[in-house]
Parts: sequence; structure tokens; C-alpha cells
Amino acid sequence: MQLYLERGFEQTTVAEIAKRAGLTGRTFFRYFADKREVLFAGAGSLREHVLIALQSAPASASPMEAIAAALDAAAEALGGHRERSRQRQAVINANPELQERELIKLSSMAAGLAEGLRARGVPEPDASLAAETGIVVLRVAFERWVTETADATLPDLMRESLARLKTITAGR
Amino acid sequence: MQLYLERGFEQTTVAEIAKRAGLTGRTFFRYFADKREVLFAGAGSLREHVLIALQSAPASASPMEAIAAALDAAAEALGGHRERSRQRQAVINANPELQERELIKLSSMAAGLAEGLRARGVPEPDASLAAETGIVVLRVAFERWVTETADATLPDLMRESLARLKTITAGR
DNA sequence: GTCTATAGTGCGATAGAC
DNA sequence: GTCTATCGCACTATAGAC
Repeated sequence: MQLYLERGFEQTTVAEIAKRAGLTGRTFFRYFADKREVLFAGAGSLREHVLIALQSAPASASPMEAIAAALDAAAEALGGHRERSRQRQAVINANPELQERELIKLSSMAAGLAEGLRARGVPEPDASLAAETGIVVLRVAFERWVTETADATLPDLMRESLARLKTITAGR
Repeated sequence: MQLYLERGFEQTTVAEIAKRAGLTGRTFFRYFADKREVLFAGAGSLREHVLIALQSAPASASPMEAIAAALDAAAEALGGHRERSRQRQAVINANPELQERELIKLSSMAAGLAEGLRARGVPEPDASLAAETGIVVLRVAFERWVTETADATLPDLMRESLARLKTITAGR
């Protein structure tokens, strides 16, 4: 993160990262599949967290209610370090390659959520639609959270965004 | 496409592609920013097509109605070559790098749709939510279209998926 | 079209932990 | 004695500078 902020992602070589960490380039690739992956190391635990929350939702919950529970868990997990999130997002927004990686991580979370919903008996295409829609809400709320100056809390923005979505999709 | 189908995306070198096209590797990179981009050459025109449809929607249309019009245009543009779409998707599904590229193309379309909605006077976060949700519907419907054996038409699947989404997000 | 930096891989050597 | 972490080296292919 230091180097990526200092001189930008592309301008930073793996050798430089490794050197600052007191390692060699070869060892870097033992831990990270590629240069981008360093910024997404925490994605796995977030994914688990969210999927557990989905499973823990009461069986009586509707698909979107279950997704809402998962989103609450995500907001709680992400809502902490706002400044760090801002920095990280600045690096990512400055580089298309990193945006690609971020998108596929979120897509993987969506796939996990869809699977979780199917396990709850939700048929397709409803499971995928609900899961992907949940990720949309997550992303939009997160972007507002790191962008806006007002300090609404992430869980609040998440709930508010979900409410807006319901209004928008409601018929007419 | 031939080479990617024959031996897989990773196993195909740019030199091989260039040779079969009667060019040198360097010339390949004059036309395509990277090895993946060949598969997404048509994305730009689809994007335009869809954005024009959004602009052409009547001013009285609600955000989701405008998005629905854009989706119709997308379905019409994509709905033709089903077998080719299947092949293309098979190549993409077999390779994470390609999935990343596909996601960012769709994300760019979502950004365009959101901008189009804002131009229509739709405020944030509604514009982004509606736009991203539209892309979700597009993706889910498209996946059903290339996956399922039954030959429902893409426009039909698109409309049906949108209808399901409305049901799912409806309160309770 | 040529030249080159750098990402990323395969294989093997070494050293320390338990 | 096995397991794991780091490193060294050779090599390919992408992608960018010129």
C-alpha cells in the first residue's frame, strides 16, 4: 500500500515490494498469485463472514431478507477503518487492472450468496438475481461511504440503499 | 476464437494469433490493447446501442422503465448469434482473466447507464442502483440464454428476469 | 519492426522448526 | 526425518518504448 500510494500501482515493481518487505521477488509469488492480489488479501475472510451470516438467517426469512442479513454482516466487517478504505479505493480507482480484480472478487461473493440461497431452497433465477442485487447494494453503499464527506455509518448507508432499491424496482 | 477454442486461451500465444492472421505480434498490439481484448472487440458498439435506447425512452418513463427499454435494445443486439455466443462464453468461463475483462466491460456499461439516467434527472444513488440492477438482469438473462436447452428468446428471458426481480425485491 | 523491462513459472538448493 | 519457508536461476511471454 505504501509503494502503491507513493508511485502508483503500475510504477511499482514486485522487486521493490519484496525488498521493502525484506524478501525476494520469488517469495512474493509464494504468497500472492500476482501483483494485484496483495490488495485483496482480506477478501476471503469477508466472504466467509458474509456467507455465515446468510446461513444464520432464520429459515422464515424471504430471499431479500436473508440477503439483507448478509449485507449487515458485510457492513459490520468493512465499516471499521474508513481512512484505510479510502486509500485502498483511491489506489484501485486509479487503475483498471485493479478494478477488474475487485469486480471478480465481488462476483465470487455473489456466486457464493446465490449458492447459499439455493441451499435455502430458493430456485433459480431468483437466487442469482437476489444475490447479485445484494452485491449491487453493497457496492453502491460502499462507494457512498468512502466518497461522501458526511459521516453516515456504513450499515446505515447499506440499509438506506437497499430501501431505495426497493422503491425504484416497485412496479409502475 | 479458433485458437482459443482449439488449445485454450492461456495456451495460445499472441505470436500464434498474429501468424494465423498473417501479421506480426507487434501489429496485434496496434489493434488490441492486450491479449484478452480480441474477445471484447464488439463491446463498444453494444454500449452505444444501449445508451441510445436509454436516451430514446420517453421522458415520462420511470428509471426502471427507461432501463427496461435499454435492456430490450441489448437483447435485440445480442439475441442473434446464439451458437457463437455459446462458444465465446465457453472460452470466457474457462478463464478467470477473461471473466475479469468481461466484468469490467459490463461495469462500464453500468456506469454509462447511470450517467444516462442522471442526464434524465434521476438523482443518486437511484441512478446507480437502477443502472447496476439493469446489468444484473442482463447478465442473468444472458446466462440462462446460453445455458438452457429450451429455446426461449433472449428478449423474453430479459423481460422475465426483470419481472422476477421486481417480485423478489417487493417488500415483506 | 526491434529492443527490452518485468511479470510470472518451474525446478532445485538450503536452512531452520518441530 | 519430515515439513515448510526462503531463495537462486533459468526461462517464456506480455507489453511498452523507441
